[in-house]
Amino acid sequence: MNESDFEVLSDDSRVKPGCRTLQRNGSSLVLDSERGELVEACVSAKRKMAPAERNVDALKNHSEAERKRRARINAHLDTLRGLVPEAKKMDKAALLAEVINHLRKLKRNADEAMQQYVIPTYADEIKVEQEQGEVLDLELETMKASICCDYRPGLLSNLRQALVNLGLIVLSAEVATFEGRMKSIMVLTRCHEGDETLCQFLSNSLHLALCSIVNQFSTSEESPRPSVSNKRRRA
Amino acid sequence: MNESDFEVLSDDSRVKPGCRTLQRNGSSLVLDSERGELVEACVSAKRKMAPAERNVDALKNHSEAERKRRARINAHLDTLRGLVPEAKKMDKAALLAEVINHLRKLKRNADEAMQQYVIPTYADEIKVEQEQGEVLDLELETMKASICCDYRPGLLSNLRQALVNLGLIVLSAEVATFEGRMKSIMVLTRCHEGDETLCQFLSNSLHLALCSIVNQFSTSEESPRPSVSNKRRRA
DNA sequence: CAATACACGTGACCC
DNA sequence: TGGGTCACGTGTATT
Repeated sequence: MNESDFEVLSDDSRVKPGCRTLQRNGSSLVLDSERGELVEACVSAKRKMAPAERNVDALKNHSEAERKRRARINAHLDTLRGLVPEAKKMDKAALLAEVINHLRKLKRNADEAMQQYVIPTYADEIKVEQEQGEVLDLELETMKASICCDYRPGLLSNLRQALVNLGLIVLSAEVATFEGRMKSIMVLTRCHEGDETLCQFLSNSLHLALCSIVNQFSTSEESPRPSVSNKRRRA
Repeated sequence: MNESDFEVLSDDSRVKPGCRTLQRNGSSLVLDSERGELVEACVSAKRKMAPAERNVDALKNHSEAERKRRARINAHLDTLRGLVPEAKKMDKAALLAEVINHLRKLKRNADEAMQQYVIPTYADEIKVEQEQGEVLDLELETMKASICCDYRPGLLSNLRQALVNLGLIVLSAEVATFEGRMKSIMVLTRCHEGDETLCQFLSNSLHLALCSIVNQFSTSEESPRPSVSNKRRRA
């Protein structure tokens, strides 16, 4: 719609789009949202009333196209609702926020999964982070813990004892040694469900435990039982 | 806005929300989008003009709140634009479609990565295959052996003994248990270099050994040493 | 001029 | 009833 079309409505006072028009005793009032007051909107005779039906058609097509556009967007939003867990009944903004979170989380996991083979490095490293795990359609709140340090007898038993003390179950563990160095990556879960703060607390506690294991001197012999093998778990 | 407020605009013809109001010679025309034609909207004196300023304030707050809402949604959409590659200059609908595609792709990759994570299945499986391994620039003739079966005490020690008997070194091992099942994937190499036929022979022998381990009854207690941890290897 | 996409204000509806 | 979301039709700009 251009300037001349604009004058079809009013030729002295600009009618802003979406302005609510109030009418009293035949005179027209429009809400000027900038000045925050009602202003008069004098109405003159329309310049060209001949293409009135054309305008009607155009408006009808326009509104219908816009409706189609909204439907497309909302359909995609519904698809996203089905794709992202725990976002079923969120409003649009919260849904998009959840999509962003999920996207970032998946991206992080994908990047980490790209580091496929576990090979010990020469730099000590301890990392503990929470993540969403899916095991056979079971949604589990899991933690991925990785540890890289010099290998010494008793280290794995200490590690195992630390996990037992924290009430953690080892879902899977990978351990590799090379040139006297050791690296292990474990996927852990809690014995019982807990709230977020407990999860965070466990995460921090695990990190501290791993640090103490690496730094303390070895006092015990090798564990009499497989120290990194998983605890059997029956649902 | 209730029924009485509605009549402020017209008391005979219902003005639908968003209907474009055209005005000619002081008389008001509204577009009836259902019937697709312009209908007259007779204007009567407004019932209560007293709360006019309140209505103005309410409308101003309302429109501003709506603007804030749109800003939040668009901010999230922009974030998504930055998060999803090749979606920088797409319109809203296409952007959301790309987000859906990307989300599904990442989810697929995550599922595949989760299959990189060793998770026991309910079907027994023994697989041995030769492959070229690279460990810190060292070209090694390696074998990847995987075993999935019911877990029972002594199984890991039997496994370890079988590897020792075959003169195999465990470069890395991953073991997981779930619901009484066990799965392990090991990357193995030979103690000394040998020719191709020996390699093939070892591969077959290992496969037989794994089969016998799975099928035989447990006769020994758990290994007195960590049975799945790697042998330390110094180059 | 078409078609298209976006922002806007607004009515309806829901706690 | 006030503060929130949503769908609507429309004005405007881009192509």
